[in-house]
Amino acid sequence: MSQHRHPGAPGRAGAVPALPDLPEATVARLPEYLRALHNLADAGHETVSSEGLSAAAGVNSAKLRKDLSHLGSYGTRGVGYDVALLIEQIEYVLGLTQRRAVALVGVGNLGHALAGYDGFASRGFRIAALLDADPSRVGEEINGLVVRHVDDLPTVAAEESLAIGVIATPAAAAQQVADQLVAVGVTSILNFAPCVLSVPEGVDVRKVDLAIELQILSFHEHRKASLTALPATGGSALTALPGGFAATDTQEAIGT
Amino acid sequence: MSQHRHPGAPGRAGAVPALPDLPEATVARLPEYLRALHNLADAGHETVSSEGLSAAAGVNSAKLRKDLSHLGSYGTRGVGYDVALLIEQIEYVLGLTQRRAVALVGVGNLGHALAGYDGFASRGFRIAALLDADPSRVGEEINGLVVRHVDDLPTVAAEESLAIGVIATPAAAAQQVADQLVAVGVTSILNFAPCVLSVPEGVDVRKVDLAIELQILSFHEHRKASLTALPATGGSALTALPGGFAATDTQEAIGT
DNA sequence: AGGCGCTTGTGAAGACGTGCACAAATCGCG
DNA sequence: CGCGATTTGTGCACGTCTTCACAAGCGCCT
Repeated sequence: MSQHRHPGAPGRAGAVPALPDLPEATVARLPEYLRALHNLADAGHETVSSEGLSAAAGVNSAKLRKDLSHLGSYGTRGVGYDVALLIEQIEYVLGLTQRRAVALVGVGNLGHALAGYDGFASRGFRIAALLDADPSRVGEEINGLVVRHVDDLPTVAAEESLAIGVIATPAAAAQQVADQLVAVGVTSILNFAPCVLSVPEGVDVRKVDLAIELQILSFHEHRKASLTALPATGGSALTALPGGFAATDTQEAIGT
Repeated sequence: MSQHRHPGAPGRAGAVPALPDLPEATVARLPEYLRALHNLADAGHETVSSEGLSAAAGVNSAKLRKDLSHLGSYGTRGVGYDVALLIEQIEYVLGLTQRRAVALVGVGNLGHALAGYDGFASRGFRIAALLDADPSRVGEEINGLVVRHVDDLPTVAAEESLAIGVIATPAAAAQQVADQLVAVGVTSILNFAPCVLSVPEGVDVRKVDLAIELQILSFHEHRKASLTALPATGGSALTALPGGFAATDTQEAIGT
């Protein structure tokens, strides 16, 4: 059976797309695999083993195989995975075959940077609108887009099919903006404001808080310091750090 | 036993700091609790119940209680938690009692925004140096700090006790910068570049990839679309989304 | 054609994280 | 002083995620 069947691949619209309900942890890793695969493709590789890909993505190879097995069987035993095919598959599953329109609300410090970030465009997204509540910012042109007032959201939504809203406003404004996004039909929100958003069921919110990331690192710093600072208390000073140190989300990595 | 003992609180240096080795998932939530607590303190609350705090932080109340119980017993049954005391405790555990110096490498689009982000300063960090490899950027002043060349890192490290390095360079430069940071003794790195870093054991790396967050949201969009688009295939159309939809890291929330 | 080395896909076990439900503890009030 | 209302802290069961280890499958070489 060398006939690779994409279960609902872009071209051939089968009866049921049959998106297998992937474990959330797997979904979170797929983009990482995708990035690594693009690198490999650019480097001219046509196939890659789970060992090779997992190294490039910074994960355990067994984990990678299990993740990919959830998408279906796209590897060849004894050979590895077809890079191009796997890219196509992952992009399909992630819904990246269509370029999704993103509305970015809040054109302050961070919003400016996001508006100019080319990583969005190069990885399947298109910033469709820039919005802000501050009238003095409305009209400003950033990266070829004119900032519109946030109250124009209904108009924007009528022009474009907005898939995702990005909130880069101060915390105080975030909830109101979220409500406005939800009101025009946005069902996925990426929130950079340091606050909790209430949204109706069916709306997904992901949060990115830069300060929180630093605070987590700070904890580990504190811990490392409290360990190495031990002069002679009980256990012997450990030159190598104790096991179980590798964090869930943290690479701890092998040099070489 | 109403005598609250901080197990290694700032002032009283006990024999052993005894940082309880917290579950990583707990550590990741503590900053969120801390933020919620600061809000409560500003609003004049002196105590808060686990129910109230968990709502403000967007988590389950049982989870919150279990998380806090790992720090020790700082609540009072029938009353709740002392807001000020809990803030002090969490800040101690996270190592925020000392203001940590952060070196930011890469003053491009994103780096600029990070340099101007006041969320760092207000939550326990101090940007101690801005660095870039591009000579044309060296000398530029941002937010009162002059950009220095990345090769000056050893000098910077000699002046300041750098705790954390932030990499906001293009992916191609990230590994080299990481090596330089490690070389001057930095043991915690926050990486915004879309690539995997190799670092020696004992160095913690956390990664933030903005495009990945969008891609995860894209998956959920795709999935929601493939569900609602089902015309009449097998099962009946679900008006309410199926269970198991709430993601690990995603709030799905109640809009009252 | 057959065997050998390599790689995938997966069963099973263990570690980890979550959430319920309840006993223990504390406060306030009569 | 005792009782009831309230809230913490936690034992337990369940689900998810990770990791090992290995059988099954594939291609290549002889």
